Amino acid sequence: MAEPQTRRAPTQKRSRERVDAILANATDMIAQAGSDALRMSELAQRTGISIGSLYQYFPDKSAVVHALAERCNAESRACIAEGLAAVGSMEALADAFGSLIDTYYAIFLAEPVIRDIWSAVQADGALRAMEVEESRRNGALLAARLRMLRPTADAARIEAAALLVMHLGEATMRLAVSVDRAEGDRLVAAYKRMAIRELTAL
Amino acid sequence: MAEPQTRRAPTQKRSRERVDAILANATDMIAQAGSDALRMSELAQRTGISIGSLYQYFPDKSAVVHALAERCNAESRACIAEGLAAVGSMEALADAFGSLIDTYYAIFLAEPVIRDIWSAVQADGALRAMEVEESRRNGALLAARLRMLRPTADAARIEAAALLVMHLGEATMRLAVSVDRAEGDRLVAAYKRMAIRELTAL
DNA sequence: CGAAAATATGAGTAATCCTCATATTTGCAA
DNA sequence: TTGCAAATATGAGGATTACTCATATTTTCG
Repeated sequence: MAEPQTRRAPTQKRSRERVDAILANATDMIAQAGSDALRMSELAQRTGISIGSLYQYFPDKSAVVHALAERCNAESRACIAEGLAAVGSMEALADAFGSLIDTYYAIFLAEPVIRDIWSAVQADGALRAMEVEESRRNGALLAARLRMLRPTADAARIEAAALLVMHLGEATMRLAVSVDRAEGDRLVAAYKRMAIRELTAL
Repeated sequence: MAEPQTRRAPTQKRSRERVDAILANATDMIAQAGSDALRMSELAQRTGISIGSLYQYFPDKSAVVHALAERCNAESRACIAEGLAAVGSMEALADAFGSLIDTYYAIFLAEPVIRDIWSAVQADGALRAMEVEESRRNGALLAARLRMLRPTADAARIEAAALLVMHLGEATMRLAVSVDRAEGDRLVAAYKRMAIRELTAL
């Protein structure tokens, strides 16, 4: 579990740059032609390295997609942790959560490649569990706050609600950016209402 | 759009039986070894036909997966239409919706292959839009009832809420069956609360 | 400098989807 | 029944693509 995404740690500067270049090119390929268009040989060619070298940095194609997704995850996880850090009341939590959704939606609209990266994750049998894992991590951040604010509420119920809210948040974003903007806005608004009602009702 | 899933309509009895056998074997393969384990050559072999004959009935692998998913969809669509048919009040709608969720969850628990079929759909670039289309169809059924019960409410808002509720229902089911039973139950319960609150608040 | 370790290379292997030229079966008119 | 045309069946092989590995090159360092 230590370093599943790279065959060897990019300890040297050139290695790290190489990995960054590979991931940047992979992102471009997916952004330009969709999540199915990631070809290992083309990725090597674009990066200006041989196919063999590419496989020195990433043990297989799954690892490339995993690394792309993990970058997105790390960003959103930090966003969530930061957004929920200072909430001291249920009202503040509702506000903070609403802002998080708005921010996340704005990011999804600005960088539609994120959705394609997630498609690539779901297309890969070895990575399909990743989404649930990420929902769990984000759910745990939310559940921790909820337990503080509702010390008497059932912990298992809080955990389930937090996991569900985070998981459905992802699903809502992906749906919202795949329809026209006005409808997407309405979908996100409806999700926000649903999620905040559930959280404040706990 | 007429018959995208079969190269020619199974007008003859033997053809229909053949198609049924192919789909039954495809379901078995997916159930036994997951959504990535569907191999066209093995499918032909199991069915006792040549690979060329298989491609006479289904133009490509996507078409097989599409047909599997469409079977599930048709079943659940009928369930939804039937469940919502007689509701004449918002309370009745909430009850009917809750029962639908319970039924759908029970089906998912009893036939976990449904989740794997959906994985296969999402793994296939040509089919990825299918899930949203299905959510739209189901959302339309729900929205029609909502418009009857809330004639003064904003139609676009109703439509968005209905679409979202149906889409997130699918997502919830897939999540719920991928965790242990007790937690799955809590997730489904939380989803039911969220969905029914949103629908009754319209 | 020179050897050993690390890294790079790309032709080749394996797996898999799908095609198509050919063979077989079926339906039907004479 | 027979013979022919249309429908259907066959499976070797083409095409694509992830990935390997023997070899070559570069880097490190005593």
